[in-house]
Amino acid sequence: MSSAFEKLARPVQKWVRAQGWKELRDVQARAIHAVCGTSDDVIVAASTAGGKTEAAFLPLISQVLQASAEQGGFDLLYIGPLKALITDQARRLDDICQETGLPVTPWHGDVTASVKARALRAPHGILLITPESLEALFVRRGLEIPRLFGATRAVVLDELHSILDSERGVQVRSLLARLERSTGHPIRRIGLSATLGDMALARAYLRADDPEAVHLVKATGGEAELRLQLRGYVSGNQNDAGPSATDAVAEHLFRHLRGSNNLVFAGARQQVEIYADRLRELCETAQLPQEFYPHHANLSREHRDFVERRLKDAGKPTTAVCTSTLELGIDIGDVTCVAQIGAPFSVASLRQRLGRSGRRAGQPAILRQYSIETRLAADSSLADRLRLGLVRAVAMIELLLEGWCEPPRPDALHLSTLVHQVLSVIAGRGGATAAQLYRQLCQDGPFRQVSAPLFLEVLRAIGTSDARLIEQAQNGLLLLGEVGEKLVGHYGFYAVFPTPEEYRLIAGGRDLGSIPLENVLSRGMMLIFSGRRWTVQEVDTVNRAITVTPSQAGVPPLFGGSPGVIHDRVISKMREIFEGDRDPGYMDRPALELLAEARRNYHALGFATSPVVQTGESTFFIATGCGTVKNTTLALALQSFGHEVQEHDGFLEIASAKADLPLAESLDRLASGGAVDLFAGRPNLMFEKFHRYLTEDLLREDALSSRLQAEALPEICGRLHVLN
DNA sequence: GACCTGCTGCGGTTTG
Repeated sequence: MSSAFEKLARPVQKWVRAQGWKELRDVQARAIHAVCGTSDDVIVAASTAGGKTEAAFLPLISQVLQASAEQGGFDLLYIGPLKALITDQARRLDDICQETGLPVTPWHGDVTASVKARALRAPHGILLITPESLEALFVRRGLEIPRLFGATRAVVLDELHSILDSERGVQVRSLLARLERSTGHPIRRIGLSATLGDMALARAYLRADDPEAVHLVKATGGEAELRLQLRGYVSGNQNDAGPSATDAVAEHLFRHLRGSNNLVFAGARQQVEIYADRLRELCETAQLPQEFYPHHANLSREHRDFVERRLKDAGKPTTAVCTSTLELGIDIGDVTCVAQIGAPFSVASLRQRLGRSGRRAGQPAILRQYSIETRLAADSSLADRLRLGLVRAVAMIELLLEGWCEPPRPDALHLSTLVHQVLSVIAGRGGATAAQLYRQLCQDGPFRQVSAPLFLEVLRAIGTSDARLIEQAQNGLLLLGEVGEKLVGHYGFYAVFPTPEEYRLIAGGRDLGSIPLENVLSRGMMLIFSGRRWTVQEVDTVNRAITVTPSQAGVPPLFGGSPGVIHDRVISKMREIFEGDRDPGYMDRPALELLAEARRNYHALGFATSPVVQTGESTFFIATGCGTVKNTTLALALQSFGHEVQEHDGFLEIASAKADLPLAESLDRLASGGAVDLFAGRPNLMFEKFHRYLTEDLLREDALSSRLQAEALPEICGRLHVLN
């Protein structure tokens, strides 16, 4: 074998031989060279099942075995975003570590207290943990952190792309900074990832102080051949006797997916329920065994485990109709085809989904995109006339083929998570000064966009007699306040993301899953859930439980949700598609007809010659050319001048009858940098878990750093000239 | 016009 193999410790070499591998994979060999003999941070980027775990751990375990560790504590730390992933990875690592004497400890909410107690008594080997459980260790055992992690050589961050820009990712980076501070030494970081949009930004996220030094090991080649089809459907054929678009899509899925393993991403939980119900019915009508099952976060763990097990079982063909639950990490084996109903919200997630198919050598990856558009009428909306769903789906596929995907937004303040970390540090240390908190979280930690004055404003907000999260002792030390004590003492504290309140649904004494509280249900009402139909028997509002029995009809419940964020680049690709004339070969005839119709309407409306089009006495369409963040910013700015605004992907629909200022003048004023109050319409600014403790001013600043982009207004409006 | 993720400590009972 290669020189990389020679660098591994004996017991690890023995394990590699026992696998019967002829060669280490290229990405593994390069990762071994990058990890052994250096203390560099490393990102290993390879497709799902590309051997990333081994690439990182074979050399890391070897290093641990080759060094004489005198200090106690865990040798290696692994942070994973899912409990199921930790359980999977612990099993794989346990196998590698069989002959090394290194214990492997999985640690999350479902791991028994005895396993945790044993690991705490004699910390050693590899610890695999969730961000929340690590947070709990800091809060409950803050003083023991040096003892537990004093000898830790490296931390492996799995699914790095999934935590880069999220509140949870900020939490992880904060925990890593706190870990290095408590142990008094830097701990090398190894990130594992499949999809990364911008490597420079990913490096900065992994190690903000020294991104240039992060070593990148990226798998080359090995990409499966991609087979694509985009099918177009038109709904609302009142005059036709034919099936509805939903039925037509379900029938097509039934015909083409039956007999193999597949994933159907339906976009929303309600859609998952509708398609799963139709497909179950088609199986029953044809007297065939059931093989289509729904999978989303509101279904019971028991049902989801059943679907995941069936997907892994080669003997039973299974198609899961799902949301992004089946997008990440957990091993469900290879699937034949990935279907996507409606356009996805990001190219990154489309790429991640597609990575589930075509993983075996010689097998292509197959993507079936279904786009449903509404039949046009005289009063059809701009979105329908321009076929925005279909054009966005084409734009996403084109960007996927170009290899592009969305980078994270680097300048967000993340004030909600900052509040969480302030409470956590105070709890873990039993008190802290404002200066200590600022240094630890904002200077050395991930909240570098937060200035000292802004940080003090946050501390003041959570220290008021209303908020009572923190209070100051005589000597200046900050302590938990009455509300803070209660918050931190409850086990719900550790996660940084909010969770909605829900009813549990129970049938025959078994848990079916849960639905949001906003569903108003009473005895006798019928619903579709878990792909089947039910009648409500009893609503227990005290225990938040609804009992149901099987029925013949029903409608899916409401699951709520908030609008997705589309990147600027997707909108400019959509414009290229409107203004171009190329017909992609992967589109079927109805889809091409819809595309031709979209282009005809785009030109007929006049967008090819002017981005602002007058459609009535005081009504306008604007092609802003911007993604959701800038589009929403412009919408709020125009609303502040009294215009009524409706948002679409890359477009705004304006009614100016009641405006204080004509549209042209409004745009001119914004183009020249004139003052504007984006919050005049009092938009909802509380969307993160700890936002409720912040002042209106802080909420606005937080929104401006993440959801809006006020400084872009002059540039956006400078491009928009109204033709008179 | 959306999706997903996570959870401690203690008291009581049973078992060796």
